[in-house]
Amino acid sequence: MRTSAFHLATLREVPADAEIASHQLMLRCGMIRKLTAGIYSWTPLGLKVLKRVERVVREEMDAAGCLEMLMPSIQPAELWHETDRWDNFGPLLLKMTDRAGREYAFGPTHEEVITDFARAELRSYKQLPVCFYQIQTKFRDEIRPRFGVMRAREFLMKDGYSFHVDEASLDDFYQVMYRTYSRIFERLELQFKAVIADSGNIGGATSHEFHVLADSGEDQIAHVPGGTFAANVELAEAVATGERPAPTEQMRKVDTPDAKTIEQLVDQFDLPIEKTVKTLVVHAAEDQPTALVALLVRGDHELNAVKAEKLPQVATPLTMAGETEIRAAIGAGPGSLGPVDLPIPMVVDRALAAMSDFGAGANIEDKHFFGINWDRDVALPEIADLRNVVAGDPAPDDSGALELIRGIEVGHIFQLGTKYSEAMNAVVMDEDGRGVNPWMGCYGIGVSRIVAAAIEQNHDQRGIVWPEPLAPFTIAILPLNHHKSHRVREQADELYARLTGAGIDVLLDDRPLRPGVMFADAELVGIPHVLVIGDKGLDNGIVEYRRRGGEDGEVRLDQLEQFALGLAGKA
RNA sequence: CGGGGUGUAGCGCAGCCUGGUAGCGCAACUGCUUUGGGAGCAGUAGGUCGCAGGUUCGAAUCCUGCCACCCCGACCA
Repeated sequence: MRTSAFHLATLREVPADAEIASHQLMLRCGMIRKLTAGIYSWTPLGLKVLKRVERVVREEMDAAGCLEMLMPSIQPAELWHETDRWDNFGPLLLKMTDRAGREYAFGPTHEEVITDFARAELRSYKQLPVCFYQIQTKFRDEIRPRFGVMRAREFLMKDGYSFHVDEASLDDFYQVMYRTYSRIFERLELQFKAVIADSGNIGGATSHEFHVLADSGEDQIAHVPGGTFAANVELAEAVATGERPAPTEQMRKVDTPDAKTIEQLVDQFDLPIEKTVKTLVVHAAEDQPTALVALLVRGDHELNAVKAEKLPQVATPLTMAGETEIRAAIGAGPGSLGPVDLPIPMVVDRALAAMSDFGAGANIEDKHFFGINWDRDVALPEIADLRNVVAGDPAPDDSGALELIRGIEVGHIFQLGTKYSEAMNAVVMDEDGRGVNPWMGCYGIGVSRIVAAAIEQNHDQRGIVWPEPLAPFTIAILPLNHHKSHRVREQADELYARLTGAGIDVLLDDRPLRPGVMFADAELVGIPHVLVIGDKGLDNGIVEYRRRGGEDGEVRLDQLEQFALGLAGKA
């Protein structure tokens, strides 16, 4: 491609509403343009990268025996009613109505559609196992879209769905997909980690997420460095630690008028934060005797919403009680709550259950109890794993101390089981002639998000540093003074023709610009290999070579073509 | 959904408080010069100041309503 014939639309200034590196760089080098909140156009440059990701994904899915198809993005409401997700999927589901008043959703995922397809197409165990996939635009009406295509509302996703006669077959295929995903991210040359994950509202039991590691990632991963354990913190179990020490203090009531937060309490009194308690009041599940339930964790710990929602006492989704509700039920406001004389049911975290001589609100305005001890001062209530793990916690498989890192979720695989085939009455005949609901697996990859994640992981001050498999162009030829110097132009044109002829994606910058502009653009766009052809070099029979993010060098003119072919693996 | 903020040329912004019909930088276009790190000079073009009402002789500016976008929060009591 010649730059003069391409739409290279780079920006020198950083657009005001881009926060993170990938978003800024994608806008600056002109890969995407925003249409409206969370919805982007992919420019010719951006699309080239997107296609690169697609190609690797497609090749590996095909190699694993999966069958590509394409399903509609507009889906009838009836299908979603069959699985009750029309009402339960939540506000992310974009709903619409046609002129006849029929309701539809713009597909955020395709379990219903594929299961509908399967119940019509799949009749016999002889057709199984089978996995269908597609690469398609999805829409999720995110509460707060941000970070460009990282958390967009409209995005490109690869979603695959497999069908099996029994659980063993699903299990086997799940492993195949796990390996396929690993291979995809290896081929894309991204640093990634597969972690145990929560299956969220897609449902199912076993589930792994694939994360591209980056400090800007929205997810936290708990893992043992060099070890086997890795899990999303949403799911990582905080194991119980140690025996509870014997009481040494008497419980006493203290006036704490200015201590409404744990921080203030610790500041104003001689109390380590590990001896404080955080009392969170949430809505109880409908079948509970009380409207509210208290969840208690140590003062320096965080409540884990995913774990809390799994408690039978707690309403889903997790809803914090308002101050008015709390005062009505307890008689004291947030900031003065604690386990002693608490009039509503409570569940305490394992770490809190192992505490002695601790301080907590007295459930009386502006009062705390210090020196509280379980059993002696208050009965120890139900214990559960309620908190997020913190760095240094032992791994639940006892393989070492946990470290917390950040990741960007780019892939997620699930064992769905028969949730959808049962709900939608998909049935195949097994070997014994009995009708069974096929076991299903579901496998997603955020294709557009991968582009942003790759940039988060691979950029510097000057721009993107693409892993080669993702680069929009493999080689850039920068002829200096191209429009004036005949020999520069001849060299550049000839090299361009040869490389293009060899099937290499080359960008020849034939704009009549100063060198600085061409260098800056090539670096911003992140082209891995740059060949600079100038009169000065030609005088000495050489061309300059620059590796993006690497060392610069020189190439002799008589070796130029071979060298360039070698760069692209075409020698 | 709650709180905050911003809408003025393609992008980044000033002007608004104190009303008098719009300006700067980048980008774009033309010409000349320049040519190894985002050039210089001269010139050109581009805006119903988010939309709708209102106040006023007069509104980008003041008032009301609406819309859009951005940030923070939505467990950390």
